[in-house]
Amino acid sequence: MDPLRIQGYRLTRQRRLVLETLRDSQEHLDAAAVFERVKAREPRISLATVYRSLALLKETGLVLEDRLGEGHGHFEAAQATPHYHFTCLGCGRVVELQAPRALEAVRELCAAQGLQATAISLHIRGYCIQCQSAETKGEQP
Amino acid sequence: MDPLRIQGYRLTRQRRLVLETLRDSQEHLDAAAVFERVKAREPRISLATVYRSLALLKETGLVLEDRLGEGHGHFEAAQATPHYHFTCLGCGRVVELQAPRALEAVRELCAAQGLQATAISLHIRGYCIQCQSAETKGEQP
DNA sequence: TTACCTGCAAAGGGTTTGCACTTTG
DNA sequence: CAAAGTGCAAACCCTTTGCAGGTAA
Repeated sequence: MDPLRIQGYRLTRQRRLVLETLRDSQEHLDAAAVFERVKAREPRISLATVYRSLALLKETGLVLEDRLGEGHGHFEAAQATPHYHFTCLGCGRVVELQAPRALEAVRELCAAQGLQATAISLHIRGYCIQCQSAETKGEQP
Repeated sequence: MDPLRIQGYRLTRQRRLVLETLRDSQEHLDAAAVFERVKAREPRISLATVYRSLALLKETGLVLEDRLGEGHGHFEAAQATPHYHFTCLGCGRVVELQAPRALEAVRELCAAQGLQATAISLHIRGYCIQCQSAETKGEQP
């Protein structure tokens, strides 16, 4: 079985489950979360296989890794339009943003310097609306 | 001694050496590299102190941490104008870029969504001029 | 003296790897 | 059969932490 291949690699059940898990999720999952969810459908899978699958899927471009929390990696299925992330330092929420104008500016900048950009990552930290007001209220002495 | 203070913290010899090391270096050093260099001037310093100093200096805003190599952290002394990084996937070189137009676009975007941005990080990966030609040559069959 | 800071060594968390076994072409 | 993929456990790397000893206000 496994007629499907991705760039020469076999699309095994484990790899497919990892990819589907990321596609089905709207969040940015870390490896442990992917493991947990895949394990519900494939109890014998190991965390090592999840990591190996993620690495492979990243290599093929089907999956992207971001370093949101500055700590460990988070993964998401690649989408047609690239998007970027805003992390709220107050509540931890991650907002996805499209930034076509910024992207365009970056592309021009690279072109002007002769740099060939293959991946652009933009990460913004700050406070979302709710946390801005919460912060104001909370920090009054 | 140590009359200088940074935001209530003592500016100890160790902390000063860590900061100076980053200011003197044009590269983006990781903790181990900082440790190595500081150790040349202060052999008794420990890696733990380097990490603690870096955390403290980050907190004061004197030092910035970037996640360039996707793996461990790299540090640099904060400068007046923010800049961003292009990492060449061929040779590993890191090019610093200023991107005022992109920055402006990001700021507008956040403002439009009511997000208060406190830190913006932009990281571009790709190939520098040299590696573009090298790649072309190298990959001819 | 008290509060802050350091060194050391150990622990921690996320990720990778060696190896034997299984699956696939 | 050879090659690719997996599970398990151990190893690994970077980073943080507990604690006892030091340093400074």
